[in-house]
Amino acid sequence: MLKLYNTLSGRKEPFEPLTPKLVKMYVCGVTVYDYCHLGHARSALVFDVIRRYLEYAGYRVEFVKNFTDVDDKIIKRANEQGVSCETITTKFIQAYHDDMGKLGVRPASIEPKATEHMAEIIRLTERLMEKGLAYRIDGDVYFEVAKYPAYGRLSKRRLDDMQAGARVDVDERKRSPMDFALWKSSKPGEPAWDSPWGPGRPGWHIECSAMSIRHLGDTFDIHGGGMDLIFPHHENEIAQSCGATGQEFARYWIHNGFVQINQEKMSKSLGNFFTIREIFEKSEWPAPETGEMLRYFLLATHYRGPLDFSDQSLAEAKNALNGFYDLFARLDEPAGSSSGDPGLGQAMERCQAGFQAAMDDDVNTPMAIAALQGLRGDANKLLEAGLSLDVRMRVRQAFRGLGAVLGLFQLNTWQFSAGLSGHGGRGLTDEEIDAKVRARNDARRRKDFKASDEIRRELAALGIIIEDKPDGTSRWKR
RNA sequence: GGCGCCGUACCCAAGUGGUAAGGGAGCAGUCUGCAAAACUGCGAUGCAGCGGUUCGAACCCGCUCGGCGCCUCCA
Repeated sequence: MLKLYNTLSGRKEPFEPLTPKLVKMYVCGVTVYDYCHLGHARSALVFDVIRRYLEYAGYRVEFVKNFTDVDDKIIKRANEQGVSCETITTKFIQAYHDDMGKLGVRPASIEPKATEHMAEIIRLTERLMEKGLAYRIDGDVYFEVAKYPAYGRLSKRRLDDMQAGARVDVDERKRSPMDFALWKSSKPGEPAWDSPWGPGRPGWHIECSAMSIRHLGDTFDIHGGGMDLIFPHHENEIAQSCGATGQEFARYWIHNGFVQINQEKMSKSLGNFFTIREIFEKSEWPAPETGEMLRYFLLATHYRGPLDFSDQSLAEAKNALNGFYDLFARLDEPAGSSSGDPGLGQAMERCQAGFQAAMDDDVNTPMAIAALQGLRGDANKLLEAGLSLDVRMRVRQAFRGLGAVLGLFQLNTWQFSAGLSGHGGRGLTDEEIDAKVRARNDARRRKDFKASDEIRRELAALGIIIEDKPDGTSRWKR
């Protein structure tokens, strides 16, 4: 039974979707005016894994993740560069897909854009006006927070408390400083859509309400995003949506913790961020491995906790993955004794049970990884005793199957260099290395250890590690 | 001022009432011509500190210390 921590209640709750075997899930995506950083990656990855696990558990998942493609920052960026907003948003939506693709984050079922839902946004705003929950000032429309008594339920804030410390909002026309824009009139030169209140564009929060209701219905199961969205974004979404429909909005609210640098939140304003592509560019490893290292690193901490990023954290992820891929390499080797199944079946069941228990407990990926580490140890032990090809393939398949939920262990052995640096054996083809290794083994057969050690040294200097097998042949890795 | 999060071994990190998972690094050993990998063993009498509740607390309550987040765009 899957349990999820619901921000709304502040505790873990058994997860039961509205419709059996179907989960409707909406996650706030990004505003597309710049490249994504690691914080965006974490959020995307967390919900990617939740989605994968729900599917693993037998649910069909309707997963909606939006792009905010109309926004002040986009307009600013477009003006700076003297191009249209669409030029900016198209570019960064593409970049988003490229970056997330490298991380193995699957595209959502539906990825709606705000600009393509103006009719829904306007209609929703009209409904709020009709119900007296919103008011108009010239060409702007505001949601009146005081008219929605449950305001603050998600973020556990009271209006009074907030007003005390809220920075002064310059717009004195608003009835309350906490009232927020549903529709903003546009200045000349800004993107604008016709509306009953004149040409303008939507406020930030309304788009998510409009798009989630449009694609998932008034009430749906999961709504997610980063912790920083709890207030005001999600609080406002709830007010708007429930206010307009009179129905419950999202039932489970899930929020991921921040990526930090030296204990501080990674953010644009602090300038302490790493973009995803920057990490890939700087990595000494090929993209598929770097992607898996990042995934491992990001999933080795529970999704709600803070996560400190450093060079060392990636190196540790790499080391941990080496252990798995070293095992996979040995599982893939054609030779081997053919003793049957001396307990691996049980080990695999134990791993799967542990994995599921961990994931069921609020998507505890670190614990799930520990279960996989357990199977790695068991498999290594039994491999020493000798396993049949068939059993070895089943073990590899088990890792592939459970790993797929986390997006790990999908690479083939030859795609993952389990060496110590990313540039092992640079300049040498596999065939050239094979030839040298063969020459070394010839020397070993002649007991010419001076010559064989010389070759080992030569290759080691290039970052190539040779491992001798009991049968006199050797495997090597870059 | 309000709301909230984090503080577990050298490093990363689970555990939220029943007596400290897992990984990495390190050390020792087995195996090996030598290595590597693998395996085995070692490693917090204690979970920021101090009180309290309890038969029993890293986990609950209170206070203190240290770090951070949100209340303004933010994953």
